[in-house]
Amino acid sequence: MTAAMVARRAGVSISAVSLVVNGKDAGRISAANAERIRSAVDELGYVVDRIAATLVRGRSDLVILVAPDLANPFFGQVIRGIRAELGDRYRLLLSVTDSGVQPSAADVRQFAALRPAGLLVDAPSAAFLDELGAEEPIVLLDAPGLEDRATAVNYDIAPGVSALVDHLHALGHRTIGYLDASTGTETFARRRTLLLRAARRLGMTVLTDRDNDAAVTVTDADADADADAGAAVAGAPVDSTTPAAADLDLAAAAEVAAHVLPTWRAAGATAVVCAADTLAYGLLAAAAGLGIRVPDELAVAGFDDLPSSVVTAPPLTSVSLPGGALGRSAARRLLAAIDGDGPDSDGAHHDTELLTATLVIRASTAG
Amino acid sequence: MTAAMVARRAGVSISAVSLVVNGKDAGRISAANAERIRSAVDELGYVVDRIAATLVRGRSDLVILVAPDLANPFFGQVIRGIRAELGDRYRLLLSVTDSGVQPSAADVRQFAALRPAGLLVDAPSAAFLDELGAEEPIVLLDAPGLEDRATAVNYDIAPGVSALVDHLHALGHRTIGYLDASTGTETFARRRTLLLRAARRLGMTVLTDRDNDAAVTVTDADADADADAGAAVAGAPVDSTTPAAADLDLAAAAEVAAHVLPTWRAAGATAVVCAADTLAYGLLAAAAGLGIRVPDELAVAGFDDLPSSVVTAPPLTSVSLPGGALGRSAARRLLAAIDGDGPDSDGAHHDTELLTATLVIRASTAG
DNA sequence: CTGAAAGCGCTTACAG
DNA sequence: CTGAAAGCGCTTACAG
Repeated sequence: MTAAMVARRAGVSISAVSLVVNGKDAGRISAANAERIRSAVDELGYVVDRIAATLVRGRSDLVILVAPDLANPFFGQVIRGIRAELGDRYRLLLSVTDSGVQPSAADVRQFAALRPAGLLVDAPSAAFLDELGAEEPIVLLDAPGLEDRATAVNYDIAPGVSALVDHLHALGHRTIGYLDASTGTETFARRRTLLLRAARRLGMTVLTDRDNDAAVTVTDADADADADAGAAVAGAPVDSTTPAAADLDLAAAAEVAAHVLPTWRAAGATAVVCAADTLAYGLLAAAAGLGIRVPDELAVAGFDDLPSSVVTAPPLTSVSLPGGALGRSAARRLLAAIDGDGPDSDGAHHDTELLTATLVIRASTAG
Repeated sequence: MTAAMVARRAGVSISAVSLVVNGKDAGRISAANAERIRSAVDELGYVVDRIAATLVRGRSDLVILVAPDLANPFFGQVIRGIRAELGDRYRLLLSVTDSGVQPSAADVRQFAALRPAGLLVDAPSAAFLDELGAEEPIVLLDAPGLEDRATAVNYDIAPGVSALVDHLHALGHRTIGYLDASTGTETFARRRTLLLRAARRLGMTVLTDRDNDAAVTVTDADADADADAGAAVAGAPVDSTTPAAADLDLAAAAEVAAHVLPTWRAAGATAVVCAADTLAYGLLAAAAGLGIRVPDELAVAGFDDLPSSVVTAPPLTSVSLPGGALGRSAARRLLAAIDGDGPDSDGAHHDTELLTATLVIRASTAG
């Protein structure tokens, strides 16, 4: 089924068919012919071959979402938001990589070979952006510290983190563990840094090591760094031991937690903050396995506020990151960039939007 | 960056470049030239334009996964399985539709316009397959009753359902509620029918209505139908009222459950089975809101065995549907069909594989 | 208003 | 072993 067949049936040229099916026939094709073409299209069930159209136009109608962990339930909301904004004009292609793994340079090349209309990249590392060097419009999602690289929609997590630490402090917690994500992305570096900084301000101790109970000391440079949410953070404090971290996967987190919880509790920890709700689920499972009662013996909190965090045992306190809004906003900016009327169209200034993260308190801390 | 530029740099023809980058140069291009081409490719960072290659070859390297509910965490495992099997040769494109909504005829046409190498379709309705009429290889996932339409990988849920009903019966439950999914797909019709049949065998009453407490009676035709897992099921019993059903979404399920739980409990229900774990999460949330203690006052079970079902309050008993195996097996069959050496290559017989569903008992029923 | 023609970047017979 | 040429199905100036 090709345009040539439609043209033959309608008794017109291929050009005429192309103009009509693309809605560019106003003032160029007679109403009579346009009608005959539309009839032929319907009768034959003709659909424009996107591949051929892309070849000549140079750009496809694909928008590619690159994320290190698409299986994470968090992205359900993000994807819904993106789709709602993209509408029918663009098709969303999800780039699936293995859990927690950033796409490689080779993957990046393959994306480009599909000639996408635009790219949405979630939680990238700086190295990934170097490899990318894309010519197509690009919008970053949840990429703190990379605002100078491209248009970005980020979270202002400082209010949520402060509220969380204040909340734990008010409940009497003075020593807390921090279970990090093992993917080396900026968003997790920032969660960690802000938590350490807030805890330090209140004189709390944060345990971050996997294999001993040494408390991490936040460096002065770090603590003095600009705390504005939009500003780059100097990176997590350096310590010579292995940080307690796991892949964003319940089972992986449970294993690390089972190892680390006894040590932390022996060192006086009465609460644990996890860098993502998925990690917190694993920690809850490990605590249950060890017979540790939450929140009586251990308070637990996460980041994301996944839908299922309402029904965990106990329901999970979490710094809520609004996924739907993230997707919608990023898609809106990408469309603007594709249409060439975005704030980036002068190539000089990159626009950044901040979505505020808020604390949702549930029984896992409130006891 | 085109093949022409590589050819110029290497001092050869475009044809030679194409042959070398596609690994078809054996015995056709001199070793010296092949080497010069490879160097030029590396230096220029050349990647074959997939769009152009697809246009001439007629088929792309895209495999499209169509599923009504990709945001459901269940698909995390399925997708991982598919990817593991597809490897580097094919790229997985996830067709994102709104939660619970089957793709329309228009969507189907758009897929075809991308000239996919193959299609994987999860939990389709018969109507969807009619619209599809695809020429490309296709494998169905979790499509009971549609085995005659295409190669399929299904679940044999009968053992899991029987085990669940036996388990509930052994705990003394005699009247149970059933919260269904509102997507009209065969897989859910089957879960419902098998559950009703198993309950009837043990003399149990199943409540399925949203607005009254009338017990559904399984029809004789239904109960006598072939219980073989691979066989088509005659459909859910007909009743004139609105079935208790919700979208596969925690919030939607919670709302329906809040409405239906008091009625069911008044009618004597001491247990509820949900057609999916996501629905069970919503029901757990609603039960908590109503002050109903699980499992003391109400036993709860689901289908899927999502990773987070280990950490719900309480941990959820569930009929486990192995997602990773489903994805791997379906992808393997699709590859065989693409290569033309599948069991379907004669166009006559459609191959069906069954993966066994097993019951995982946790605290939500075991008390 | 209309259609013939060029060209998007490839792959693949085909002739040397 | 090598390269010129046809052609995949479109879109878009361009000439009428």
